[in-house]
Amino acid sequence: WAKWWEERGYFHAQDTSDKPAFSIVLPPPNVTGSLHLGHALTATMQDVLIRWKRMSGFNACWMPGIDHAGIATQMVVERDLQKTEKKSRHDLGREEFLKRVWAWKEKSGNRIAEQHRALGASLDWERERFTMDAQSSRAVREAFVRLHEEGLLYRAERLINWCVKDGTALSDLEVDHEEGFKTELYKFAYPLADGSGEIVVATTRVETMLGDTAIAVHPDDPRYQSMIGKNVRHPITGREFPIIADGELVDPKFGTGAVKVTPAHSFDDFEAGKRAGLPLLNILNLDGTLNSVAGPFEGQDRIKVRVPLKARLAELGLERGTEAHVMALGKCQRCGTVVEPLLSKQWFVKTQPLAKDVIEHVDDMRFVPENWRAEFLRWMTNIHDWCVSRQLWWGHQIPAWYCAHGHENVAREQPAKCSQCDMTELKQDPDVLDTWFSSGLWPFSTFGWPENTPALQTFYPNSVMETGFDILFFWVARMAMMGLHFLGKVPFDTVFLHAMVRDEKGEKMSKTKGNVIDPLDLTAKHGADALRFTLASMAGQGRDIKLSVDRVGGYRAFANKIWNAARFVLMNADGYDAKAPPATLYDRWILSRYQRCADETRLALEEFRLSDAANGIYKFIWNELCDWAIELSKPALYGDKSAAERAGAQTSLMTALEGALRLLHPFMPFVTEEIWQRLPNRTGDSIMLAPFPPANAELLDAQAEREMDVLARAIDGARSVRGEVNLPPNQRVPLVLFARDEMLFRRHERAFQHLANASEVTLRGMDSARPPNAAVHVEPEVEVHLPLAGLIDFGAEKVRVEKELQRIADELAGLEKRLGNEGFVARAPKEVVEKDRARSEELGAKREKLSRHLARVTSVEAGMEEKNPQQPQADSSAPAEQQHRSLDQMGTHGGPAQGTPAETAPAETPPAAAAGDEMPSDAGEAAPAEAGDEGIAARAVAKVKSIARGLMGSDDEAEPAEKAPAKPKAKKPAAPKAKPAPAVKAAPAKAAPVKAAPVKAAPAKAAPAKAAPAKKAAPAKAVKKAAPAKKAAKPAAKKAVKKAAPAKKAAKSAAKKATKPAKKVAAKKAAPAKKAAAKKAAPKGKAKKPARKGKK
RNA sequence: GGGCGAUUAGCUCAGCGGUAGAGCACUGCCUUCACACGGCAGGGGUCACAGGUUCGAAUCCUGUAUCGCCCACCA
Repeated sequence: WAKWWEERGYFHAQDTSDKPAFSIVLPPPNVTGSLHLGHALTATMQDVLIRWKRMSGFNACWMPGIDHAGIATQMVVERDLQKTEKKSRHDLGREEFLKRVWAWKEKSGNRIAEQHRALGASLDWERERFTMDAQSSRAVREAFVRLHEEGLLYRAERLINWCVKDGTALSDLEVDHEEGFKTELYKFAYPLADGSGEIVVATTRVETMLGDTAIAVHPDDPRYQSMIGKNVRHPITGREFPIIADGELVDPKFGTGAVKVTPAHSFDDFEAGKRAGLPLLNILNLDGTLNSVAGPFEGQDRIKVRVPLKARLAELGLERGTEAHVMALGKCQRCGTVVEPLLSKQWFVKTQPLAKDVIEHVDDMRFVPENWRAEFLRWMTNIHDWCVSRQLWWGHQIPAWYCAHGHENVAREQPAKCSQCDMTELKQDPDVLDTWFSSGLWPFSTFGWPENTPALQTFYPNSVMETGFDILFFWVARMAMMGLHFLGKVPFDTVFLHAMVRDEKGEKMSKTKGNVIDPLDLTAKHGADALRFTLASMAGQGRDIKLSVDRVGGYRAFANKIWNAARFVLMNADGYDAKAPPATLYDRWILSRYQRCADETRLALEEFRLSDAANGIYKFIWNELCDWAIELSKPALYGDKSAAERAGAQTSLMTALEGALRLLHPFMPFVTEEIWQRLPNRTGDSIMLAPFPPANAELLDAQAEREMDVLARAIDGARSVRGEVNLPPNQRVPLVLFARDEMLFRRHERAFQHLANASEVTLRGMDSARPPNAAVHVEPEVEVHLPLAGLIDFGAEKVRVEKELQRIADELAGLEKRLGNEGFVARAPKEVVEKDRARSEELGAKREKLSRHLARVTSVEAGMEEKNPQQPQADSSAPAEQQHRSLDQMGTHGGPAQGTPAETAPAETPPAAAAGDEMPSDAGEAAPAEAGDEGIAARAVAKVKSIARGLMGSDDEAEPAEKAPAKPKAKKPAAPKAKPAPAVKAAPAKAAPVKAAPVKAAPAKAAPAKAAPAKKAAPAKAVKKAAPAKKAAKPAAKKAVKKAAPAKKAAKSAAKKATKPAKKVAAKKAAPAKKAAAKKAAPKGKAKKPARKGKK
């Protein structure tokens, strides 16, 4: 699809357009680099924004490019040269070496572009640029010359950071300070020149004493008052220099209170030297060895020399001890070499005036997250001049030419003669510019600057600058200064900074640590969509993203889920009529929920909450569309209902699906396109050109959401009861509903049959008598009874109800405490108090009902006790049951039918289809034969279970009869396996049969049994669906209710609480001792408590 | 030395004044004709610690601890 999109020009933005412009420039990756997860994150975030905006009707331009990455690239090529040819760049010479680098660039420059394509990045490739192409070079020279003309760029001899290994100057930002470096503070004495004594200094860098030109003490330090103004004699070189007073440099409490001053090798000392007019004495060669100033130590390495130098001082009797010391050590960001402050002639940008302007315009930019603004300002405020020259070969050579007299000629092109002396022999400055200089111009140089092109007018300022916070200063700050200076406007409306991707341990990924994850490995394994979705959903506002591969797998499952949902909708689209109106509550509900999802997604994207957007879509598709809407629509789709309902279901599902795909497209471009192309209700050629779902109040239906909420709670309740009372999902049971609004539930009987596997649904008014032997779930609007003496595990039901009562009691206790608090009633907002009151009443009523129920259950259970012993006898019925069970399976799920979505899709389904066979190949494996080596315990469990099933399953027999003929042979071999089968499931792979056993053996569970009521034999196709839905759907549905005011999650959580009352809380309070105890005591312990409270 | 973040279920994280959520993992059940990359039901948390503000705090304030990052010339 990526190729198809690109070929059709869908990624291309127009230089001029009626549409509003939206632009992002991709932070140009290094030529040498290959894609890492940081790039993948960047690409994902930006592509989401770009695709969203493009779908929203913007002329969206995403500008690709590559950075020449000066020093980084040069080092890579040099290393390669050394390895393959055993040559240094100097062996080749500048010209030849640069040829090699260009060749390298050609070779590797496309790699990242291809990787971006693989991720689905919709970059406007026609515009792709390189920071050293002709146009960029022109922009660089223009900027350089203009700044120079304005006095904002100058050449001067200053103290700079020097890397002795790389042989180049570095900017402050390129020096990393290694914290906590352990070293020693070495003390030695300088004899006074007049022989009247000595002064002891302390230093961490003895070697610099060779360049000392003064000793400084604090002006108020009584210890040294008499010495100020005297001279000392250098013990090695014999030079004499003064003891000076400097209150700024010297902290009398540190060391000896006397500081040796080396103005040429320390930034502090340099300043002090300036204040006192001290001479600068450079002791270093560029390679870090000592020069002739060092006298006898000339030629030695600056660090290694410490040993002989100290020996010499000791010899002279000047050593005065050492103490341990911890300091921060500056190291070259590239190679880790200790950086030397060195006196050198370099080019500098005078940044204060530029920064000042930016500070004044800082409010023109939105920062996301906002807290980066402060950091940005802090840096801008304390900015130092920027050393921009580098002693490298790879980069923009500085546009300055010198004549033999050393006159500077800064010009856009090489001048014919020196402007000061008319000499024609001019040599260009050999140095190149810091790579960030050209990057700083990127937001406008890419659109044609210095030309005032239409593209520049359209796309400058860029809409969003999205990048990692690690280059806030390196890049964002420089762009801000340059952009504002040259174009009069800050270069972007929004600065959107994302976190750093780390490994699952939170460590930075690095090649040396070997924890680098190649994003393309992940896409190969889980797909680009899954990776993108993971990155987008994890990109919160924190500083780290700890990527867990499992999560990528999870989102791959999501993609699969969507695929299957789409397959289902398409399979049932025969006679689809786009104009068919919604026919049922379910139709109106899912359309309304879809619209809410769309609205929330748009809002989240506007606010750069990409993770919220992603998660919201995820929940909608999985927990609402799939778990509820599709399931609820099945009866209609299968033709069990009216034609209008079938048509309505088709349309609403199709509409919600199609819309959801569009919402999801920016995050998962590939699956969404693949599916969308098959939809009958799409409009246009590609989903990426389809409109992003806009607001549409017509679809919102608060009433439907409210009704669904009631319904869903009842169904959930029924299922929950079933589960806790140990009814297998495939066991159909009758249901009796005592409803406040009988009509509402009567309309949805099928939903209960289908989703709660009810055999029949009986409706009664709230006032009717309750059946005697039932399991019950209580809601304010409805009571759900499962009247199943003989089928239900009443022991479990009792435990369940007690647990529920306990929960209610706990919550009620909290509420009562609050409501009994005068302060609360008086001072809390009225709504809160009211809500609590209502909740309290509701819970009270519920408790009432459940208590009564509990009493009934308890009596039933007492009457049933003697039935337990009978189960083992039923042994013989197990095999039989298993047998027709497996026959049944075959009929219904014959082979790997899931295999071919393409086949099953409706005829109109467009071409492309090839992808269809991907999914099945995956799914086909299904359950590997788990072999028969499970433990005795597990087998025993299996037995007990099949006995239980056999006892319950009498009515099941009717069905298989009808289905058996389906595909008898295929699975025949499975029959003999029948017995072990269930056990296998129970204790698979886990290798923990031992554990499984005791749990299983628990007598209570095996207790049920007994033939079921005979009625249901219903030959027809019988709804035996266990039912879908996840708990998560609850909040969703519930949210709807409160949603009247599209307020916030508060509603959601509140709603949730409503059904899922604070569990543990009370248990905790009741028995502050240890919950472990409570846990172990399990049923017993808990069973008692509620009883007590209930009485109270 | 300054500053900024983080600390919530086994793991990765969301929640940021009304008394805990998700995904994964885990347990049980279910091969039900979209999906076992699935369904249903469950278990699991003194929200790092200590104070404070408040009727009420995971949520605000102040400290402490641990981890991480940024800036900085303490010789």
